[in-house]
Amino acid sequence: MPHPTRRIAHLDMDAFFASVELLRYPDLKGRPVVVGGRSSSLQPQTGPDGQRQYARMRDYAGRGVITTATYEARALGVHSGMGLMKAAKLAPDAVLLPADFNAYRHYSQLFKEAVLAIAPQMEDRGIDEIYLDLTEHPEDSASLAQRLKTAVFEATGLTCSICIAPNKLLAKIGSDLDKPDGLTLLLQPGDVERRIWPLPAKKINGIGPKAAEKLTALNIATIADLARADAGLLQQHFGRSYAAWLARVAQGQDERVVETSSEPKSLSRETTFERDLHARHDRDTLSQIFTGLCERVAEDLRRKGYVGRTIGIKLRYEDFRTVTRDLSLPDATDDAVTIRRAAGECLRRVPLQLRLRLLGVRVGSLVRRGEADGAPSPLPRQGELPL
DNA sequence: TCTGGGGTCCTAGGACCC
DNA sequence: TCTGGGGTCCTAGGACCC
Repeated sequence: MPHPTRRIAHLDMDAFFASVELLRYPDLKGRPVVVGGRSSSLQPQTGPDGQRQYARMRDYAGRGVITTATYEARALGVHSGMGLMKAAKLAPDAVLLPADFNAYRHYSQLFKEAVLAIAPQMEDRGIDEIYLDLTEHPEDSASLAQRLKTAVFEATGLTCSICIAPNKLLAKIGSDLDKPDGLTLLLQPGDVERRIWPLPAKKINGIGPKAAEKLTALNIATIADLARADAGLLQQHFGRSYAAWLARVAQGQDERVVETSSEPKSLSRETTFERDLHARHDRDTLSQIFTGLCERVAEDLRRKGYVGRTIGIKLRYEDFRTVTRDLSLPDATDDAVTIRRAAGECLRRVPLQLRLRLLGVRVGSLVRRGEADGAPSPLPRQGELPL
């Protein structure tokens, strides 16, 4: 029986990657900074006078996107996911730093450890955010939230935003309400109507660009509009199950539990080429990249201790259309050569007239190595001796 | 010179089995 | 020969999230 009223927190690090960079380069504090791109030429250089020289957005050439931007950069109209070339037109003088995932993983671990020491019921939602179930915690919500924020800051030097609410849906929306360095409680009667309903529907986790556009076309802009919307109309445009879900979330209802552990379902590696490649003309280059992706995904599997039996590829053509093919093998594997062979089979089933901009390799249907379910060793029958 | 890389979940049709 | 379900697996694509 689930607890009648739970206390669920969502904690989200503020502009996480950019904030980690500011710890390293404090002279950038207060300036527009963008993290993105992969070229190591973006690495800051120290000049003869000992002054650090940073790459500027205007100097960038390539196909990267923004991973994170500081609030000062966001004020110039750039946001994560935006192509760097486009962003450079809006903020040519903003500083551009390459992403350093090892550093972000390190700080991610630090903040999660600090939180775990206070609230052990934690769900990992990626590198910079978590959910917590605080229902059984004795402390009152306001001081607990403050204590979590302080612990995160003391462990990392970084600020976060946190919201405590009756469920994950509301906690997630709420942690964004007072960002950065926010502390939001949505626990009083009337909080949903007062603070959630006025927000645009796309603030709901699960309403993405496509659904938001369809809602707009139906004259549904806010969550309040959604809550008032005719059930039949929603069903007609979104199907039974999604329409029912929309109606529930608009009322602020969500019963999902905080999942404190999970197993990966698939591992993949993909890469966007610096220039589009043609299957025939650039055959050798492509083949080398393809094999490299298989080797990296095999390494990942071994390092993490998984094997998988569904091998898949992903291609993106020059016109940005994406296709996938996959092939299930009789036995799970973590062997690069086996993966390469199966992925090669997949590649033969795909048209290769257009040039390619991306190639990816995926291994799915994962099981822990050693618990591979295929070919269980037969148990000796009664009275029969194992040989 | 638009548009990364790593994931999850859902839907839907066809094969195949009972 | 036609009519019929249910269940599971495989494959492809797409929406969405961080």
